[in-house]
Amino acid sequence: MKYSKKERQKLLQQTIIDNPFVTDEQLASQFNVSVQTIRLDRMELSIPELRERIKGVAAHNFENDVKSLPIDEVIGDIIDIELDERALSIFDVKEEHVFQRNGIARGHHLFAQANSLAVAVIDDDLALTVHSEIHFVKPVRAGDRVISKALVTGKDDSKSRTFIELTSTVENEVVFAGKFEMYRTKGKGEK
Amino acid sequence: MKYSKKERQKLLQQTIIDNPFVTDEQLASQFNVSVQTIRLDRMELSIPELRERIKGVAAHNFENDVKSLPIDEVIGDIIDIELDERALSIFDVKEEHVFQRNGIARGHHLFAQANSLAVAVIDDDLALTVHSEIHFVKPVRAGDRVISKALVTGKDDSKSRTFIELTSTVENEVVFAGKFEMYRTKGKGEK
DNA sequence: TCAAAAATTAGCACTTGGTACTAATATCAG
DNA sequence: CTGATATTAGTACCAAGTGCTAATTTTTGA
Repeated sequence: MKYSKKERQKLLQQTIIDNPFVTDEQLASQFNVSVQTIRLDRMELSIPELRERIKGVAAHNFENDVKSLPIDEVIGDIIDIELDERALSIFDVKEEHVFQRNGIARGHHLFAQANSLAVAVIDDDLALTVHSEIHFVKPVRAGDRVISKALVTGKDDSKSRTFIELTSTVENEVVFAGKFEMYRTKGKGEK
Repeated sequence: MKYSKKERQKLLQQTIIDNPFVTDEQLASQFNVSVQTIRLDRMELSIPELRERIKGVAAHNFENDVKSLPIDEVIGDIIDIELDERALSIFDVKEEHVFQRNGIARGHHLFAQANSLAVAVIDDDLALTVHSEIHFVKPVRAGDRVISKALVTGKDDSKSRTFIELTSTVENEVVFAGKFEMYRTKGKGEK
């Protein structure tokens, strides 16, 4: 049985959202209508053609890439940063980050946010975590907004090390704390 | 003055990296050569055509959106486990786990494997990481197969704690080591 | 029930940004 | 000057469309 026009258009819309790479021809055979019908549908719904859709996705990506190249490698959104001094990031805990069984966030997500922030705060092309001591102070749950603060507390230039103290809070309560020892390739300000 | 073939191709490459959305025609006028020359250049450098480039960027984006961080409950495949004793897991490092800049795996992936394993080895409905001290001993790269071993070394039943020693190796070389202090709700064997 | 309206299908010319291929020129180096 | 290399030109063809007209089918309302 064929769908009504409305139903088809609704499904069409969702299908294209799910997979913007689909051609009119594929859609036509999927919905058992002619290519022309699909085109009319797209027009009515103001859905651009395949190439324009792809360009859109790519352009979006590109923009994000350009201005978030350092940030792209980060878990959580960095909202404030002062290189070699401090940094702040937000991470919204969602269903997929918690144990189904008890709704508590898996430790490695909190660590990932912290570790990413520790890497980001270092003013260097390359920063690696060497050592870290961490405390999971209080369970975090889906829906919580975790704010991570990284503070550079010291350096050992001879060993190319930077020391960072990290605290994550939910509504002003500490949930995670850690010390990070990071390795950097170059000293501050070098090029 | 026109560039030499080599110079032009070098610039061409960079130009396309900087802006993959540029057409052959635009490139031709930019370098003051014919469109055909640009096409020959692209062929020699194996640079795909505009649409394929854009599709690549878009597809990359699409994938990355899905896999940017471990969503799965357990990171790595657990291949052997003896509850409350020891456990073993394998994690194959792929391109998406490493820094683009230097090809070294991001620390939180290694931590995630370790942490997942520490949680799994505990014979309890609910285990949480309380404290952890970790060392990133040696850089791990895409293509490496990381084998994590968790060993339960002690317990403090009065505090509901389990202590675990964890070692991750690549081809028998230690790359990551850590001690984990885990919290469990119930004692061993309880139900 | 039957005609008008709405929806669908068909067909054709044209567009972009190419590929694949052939052939003619231009340029440079020994 | 000649042969190799580089460049340009031109043709046919492709995918995935747009834009347009026209025909056919389906639905609906009086």
